[in-house]
Amino acid sequence: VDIHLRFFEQDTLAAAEQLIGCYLARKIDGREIIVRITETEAYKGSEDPASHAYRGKTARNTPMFGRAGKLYVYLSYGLHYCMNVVTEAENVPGAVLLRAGKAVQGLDLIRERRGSMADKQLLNGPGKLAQALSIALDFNGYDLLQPANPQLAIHPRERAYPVAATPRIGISKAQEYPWRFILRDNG
DNA sequence: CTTATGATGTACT
DNA sequence: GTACATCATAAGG
Repeated sequence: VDIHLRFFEQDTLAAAEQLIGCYLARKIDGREIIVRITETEAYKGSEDPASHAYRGKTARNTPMFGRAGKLYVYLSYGLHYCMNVVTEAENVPGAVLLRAGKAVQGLDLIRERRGSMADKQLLNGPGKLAQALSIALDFNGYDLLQPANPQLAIHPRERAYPVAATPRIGISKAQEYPWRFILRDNG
């Protein structure tokens, strides 16, 4: 694991921006999917009305208060899973929603779950990304930093990428915060 | 291209 | 009951 705690333990906005261009590596039955992260959103705590942690700790959002570098996975609209990486110091809620990616390796494995649709539609949404990587509630609380031979890991980007900050998607509160980060053009 | 809507589980008022 | 960090389809322009 070549990404370390202090990367995740920093400010959520900085982590969300710096995750753009990083790699998401998923091993399933000895086969590997690698995806470049192209879109993220930052969610904080009491200062962020759109965050699940806005009103304090609950059974669902507990991972957001935990140690950075773990996953927060939840069921969205009763149908889709969304995966977040926990940020900030322990007991300070924060997480980065991984919203979209671009296939780098294992396109065939992705299509096993996503079907044979246009490339552009395979990974362009948080529910799609989770489905493509076979991430569900069993990954809630998963520690990206611990395992020696992880089922899921994040690897650093080789360089900084041009990133645009825009308003977040699909929320009705705090829509004006430019806390969504997108990889500009083609990396 | 755009907007509309049904599917569906959980958290919250 | 209502809202919700969504997606795949269908219908309209």
